Amino acid sequence: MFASQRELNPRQHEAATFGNGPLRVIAGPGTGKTTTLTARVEVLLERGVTPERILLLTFTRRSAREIVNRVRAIRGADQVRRVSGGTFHSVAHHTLRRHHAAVGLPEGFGVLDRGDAADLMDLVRGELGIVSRERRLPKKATLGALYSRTVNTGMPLADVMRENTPWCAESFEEVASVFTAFVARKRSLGLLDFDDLLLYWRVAAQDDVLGEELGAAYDHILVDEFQDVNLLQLDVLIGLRRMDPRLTIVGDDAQAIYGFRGASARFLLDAERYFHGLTTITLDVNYRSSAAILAVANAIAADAPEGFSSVLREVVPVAGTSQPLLIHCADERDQSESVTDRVLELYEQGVALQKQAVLFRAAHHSADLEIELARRRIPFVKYGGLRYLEAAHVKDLLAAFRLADNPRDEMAWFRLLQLMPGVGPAKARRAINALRDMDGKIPLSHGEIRRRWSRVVDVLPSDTREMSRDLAEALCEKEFEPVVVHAERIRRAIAPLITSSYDDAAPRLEDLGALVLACAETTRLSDVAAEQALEPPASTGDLAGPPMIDEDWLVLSTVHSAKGLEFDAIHVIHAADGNFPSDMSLGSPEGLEEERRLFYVSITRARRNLAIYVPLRYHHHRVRDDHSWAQPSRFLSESVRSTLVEVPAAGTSERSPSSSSAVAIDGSEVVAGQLSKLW
DNA sequence: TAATGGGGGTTTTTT
DNA sequence: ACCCCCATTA
Repeated sequence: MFASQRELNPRQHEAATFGNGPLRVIAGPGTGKTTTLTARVEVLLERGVTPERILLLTFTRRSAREIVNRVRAIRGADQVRRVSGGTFHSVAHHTLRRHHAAVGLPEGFGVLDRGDAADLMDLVRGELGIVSRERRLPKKATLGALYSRTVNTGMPLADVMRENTPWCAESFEEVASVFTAFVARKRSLGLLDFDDLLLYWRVAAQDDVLGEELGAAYDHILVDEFQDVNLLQLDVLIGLRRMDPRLTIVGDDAQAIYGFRGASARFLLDAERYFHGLTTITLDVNYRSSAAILAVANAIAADAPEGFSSVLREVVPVAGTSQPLLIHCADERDQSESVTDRVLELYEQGVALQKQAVLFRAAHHSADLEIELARRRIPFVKYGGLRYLEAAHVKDLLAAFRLADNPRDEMAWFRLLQLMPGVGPAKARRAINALRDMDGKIPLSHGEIRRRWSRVVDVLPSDTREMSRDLAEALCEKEFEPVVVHAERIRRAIAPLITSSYDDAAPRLEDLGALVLACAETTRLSDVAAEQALEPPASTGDLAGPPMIDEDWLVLSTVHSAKGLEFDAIHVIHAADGNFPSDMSLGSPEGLEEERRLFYVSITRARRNLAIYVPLRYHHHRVRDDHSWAQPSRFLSESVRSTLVEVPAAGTSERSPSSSSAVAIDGSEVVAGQLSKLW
């Protein structure tokens, strides 16, 4: 009996020690899902399974890491270092790197992130001469989203468009032709987007020979958050397991929140159709939340027309709890102040900032709160929304890394060349054309690129001669020097381009230094680029100023990014109809139900304290001084409200943003903060 | 051909 | 408030 198993309840223990499988564990929020998965990995290792031969598929790499770390703490580092794990996308990436030839991919294939894919979509749309003459065509990001949704759901494009972008459903033909060109272009440039990673992995897994071989590499496969798996991912699993029963899937239909990515809880609920002889174990004892918070969660669940399969029971009373609150606010400003006040109040009661989180439906919902937090110098970190990876200069360096392995990547050339002063789309295009040979292709050999480089230089403005030579030299470097050295060489060649392209070059250059260090562990520069795309570091709240002396910060997060996490105190903001549920999702009953589950997920992150904020009034930014009244979220039904203590809006807040009496106090705070940097 | 400014349309969640 | 497109200017 192992350390972690001693703490398991009977159901958890049964799941952890179950035989080969296939096994399905239905686990509501806070029921010890991670503990059980950890214990099961431990049991498998104890039974003599080699760590490398366990595949742990999780929704984020963070959760894979958490499980591996927990097992390591119990069994020591050596045993678990090599447990294979990660997201479907990152495992797909590794698999395809290893077996690229078998599925017809070039060795140094590049990986496009969402933004790159949208840019390429825009490029081919331009080439096809499809202009938005009647304002009918969706913009590039929407095109990308449509494409992804179509691929991931496996639904006909016409249906996807009718459901999601009805305003441009007439442009079906044009959109389809853009998609066709997009697919062809990715192929000729040696590029994969996120969806391609799954598509190619599926091809490999479904092949009778290769799929058998890939599956045989794993003695056991465990999949977390199975309710958010889509058809592509399910097909991959079926291909990898075939007749092999050694599979564990864990999930909760009540927490299915990725329908927009083609996921469906049906795959969890109907799993016995795909995995023969499936056994199910259900965990419903909640160890996370207070009884009062569970009452809120269960009331929300009871409102779901089809019900959730989990009704949560509290067994271990949680200490230090307070009544869940429903706080009415005059407007968004008032909400920001109210949240900040309550965060500080809890902080003074001993709840560290890191144990509190503010959750919201859409990334931009926290904008006003971020200003308030910065003003009162409360440090915070925001999850979701803009990422480090999406910063322009990071993408610049990653584009160069991709080129170092795959000179055919026109997207990367196009981006890099435009960093030079006096070079825009037109000159960049001519420079790229100068690299092509007869059949219009860019050669794959770096030697050939170097030979043709003088033609490129002729096209560029004369004052970029030196930087372009440096760039070519760095990119076409011999491949056998250590990768980090190569990376640093490229960084130095890029540095003058960054300096000339951005006003605030200094901090950007520092970022790039950090990225170069990330290359120490890999053998290929395109791997670094791909891994950065697949697992971007969470962005930090730079608004809050210099790193605080005390290392404590408040967490701001979209509900999606908060999945799987728990906090002592949860603040759910913008619980107004149109924001939460989002009015974008109200077109279909399924959309509304997904919003309900999202609300359920946010509530069930809380251990001890919960507050839901409803602004009564929204100012319109379009028209000065105009406003409208908001309806509280439809999820705050009578029965849900009966589990909450209502707090009316304080003093109807006639304080305007700029004339707040708090300004005098905060001025000194700001000064103190600035001075604190001096010594 | 690059940079800039005005005007109009859109607006979610993520690997 | 933001992004995209287009026209104008350097």
